[in-house]
Amino acid sequence: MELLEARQKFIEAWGKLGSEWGINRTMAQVHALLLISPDALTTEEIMEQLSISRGNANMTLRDLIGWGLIEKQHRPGERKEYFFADKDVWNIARQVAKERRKRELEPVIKILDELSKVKGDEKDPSYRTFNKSITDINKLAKNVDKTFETMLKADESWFWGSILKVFK
Amino acid sequence: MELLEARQKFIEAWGKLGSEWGINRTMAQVHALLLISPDALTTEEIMEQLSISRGNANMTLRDLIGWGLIEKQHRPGERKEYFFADKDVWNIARQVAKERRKRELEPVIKILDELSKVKGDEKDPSYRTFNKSITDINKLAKNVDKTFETMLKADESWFWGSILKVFK
DNA sequence: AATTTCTTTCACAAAATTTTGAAAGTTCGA
DNA sequence: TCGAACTTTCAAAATTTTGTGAAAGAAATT
Repeated sequence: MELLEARQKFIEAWGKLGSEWGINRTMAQVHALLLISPDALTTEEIMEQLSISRGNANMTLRDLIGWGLIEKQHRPGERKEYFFADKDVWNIARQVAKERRKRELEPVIKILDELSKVKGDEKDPSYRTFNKSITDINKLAKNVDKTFETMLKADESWFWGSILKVFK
Repeated sequence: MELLEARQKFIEAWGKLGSEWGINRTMAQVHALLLISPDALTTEEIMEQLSISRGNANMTLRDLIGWGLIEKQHRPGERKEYFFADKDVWNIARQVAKERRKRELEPVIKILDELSKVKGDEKDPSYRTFNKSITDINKLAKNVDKTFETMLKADESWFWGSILKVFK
């Protein structure tokens, strides 16, 4: 396989994976492109390589910055903005975990906490089932949350070292 | 908060969470409804409680069976089918992990393995960056895959016991 | 202050996904 | 074999999500 074909395949695969996990396909593709680009790229270059519009490129780049996955770079004597992706996959994983935790897991935990407090008739099967499911899900969610938190604090070698020891 | 309101809130929250993680909103809602229902429900009852069409209910229920999250039940003397959800959240988590691993993670790992094999000029920064990113992502993906695998084999208390020991 | 260069915005268009509902299919009992 | 009860299918409609492009905005240069 040629490098150019391989790059294209990676961009497609990354985009597909992203969309399956609730991340906009284009955003994942722009991220993929920057991941395999040695140098920072301009909006123009990204638009051209992925055949997307200026508006789309701009918004997507801004979102990626919001996710902490890429950064703007400036070059002395140039007005254009360049975009560059952190290439450390451990950082990427942590950053995604951090954002999704904040945006999606935490709001759900907040609701589950509220729902856990709902009182009802212990003799009512409807209440008992509701309460048991909510309580159990809440516990699991909090364990996941805790795991994320630890992952965010941990450094890579420590994290995988510990995990792999458990799973040996 | 009243039980009925709380049930409604849970169904909405579960649906929203699902859609944020790439799972059809209605599917998550049907699952939520069955999770808090003490008894198995008919298609009719599900249609009514969630205000969805027969076609939608039927397809969604079939999908949920495909995910291994609910099962059909039959009652002696009745033609109707009843649907019942496993209430064990650990089983649910494992089942979802199992399916997503098979459907999404494995295909990506297959592609990454191929892409890892692509040869190129070690002096070409474009090749070097591509190769490093692919290799690193592949390693992470395989670690995640391994973690899933262990999770699928493990029983709950062992799993969390081990994790929490690591994270103490 | 006018021009050039680049970035951002946003109403609208296009595409992708989800839902509907009616017809076709199936199963079983009379 | 007929028909009632129930399930499945799928083309079309509705909805949601994503993308476009032209215009407006901003910043540096002349």
